[in-house]
Amino acid sequence: MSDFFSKVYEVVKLIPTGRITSYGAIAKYLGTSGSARMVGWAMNASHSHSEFVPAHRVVNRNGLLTGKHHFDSPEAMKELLENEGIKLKGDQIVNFEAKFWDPSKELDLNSN
DNA sequence: AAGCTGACTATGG
DNA sequence: GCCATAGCCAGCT
Repeated sequence: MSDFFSKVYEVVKLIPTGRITSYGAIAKYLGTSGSARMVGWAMNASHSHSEFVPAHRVVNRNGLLTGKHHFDSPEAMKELLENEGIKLKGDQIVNFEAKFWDPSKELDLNSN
């Protein structure tokens, strides 16, 4: 198991309920900024992870649910987010910046 | 082995 | 503001 994938899963699972983050933020936190694609790829491979990964809390920098298509159904991601208090405008998160959760700010690699 | 693809992002026209 | 291009890197054909 690549450490990168495991770290991505750990970070994603640490995302608080009702908050969301972007692929780029996770990539940056892991020190692979610019490789946001790898974060998305990790989500795609999340099925390989033992535990559930709340990939629905991870959207692109625009707050768009670009990955919804990879869920059980496109509406599943929206419902999951709305269930957590996330308001959606179509496929875009409302007040995205306010609900944005930046791991590089909220978390500390030296702590815990 | 080489080329394509992808749940991204930044930059430029 | 939308379309095109480039960088990114692992997996698939």
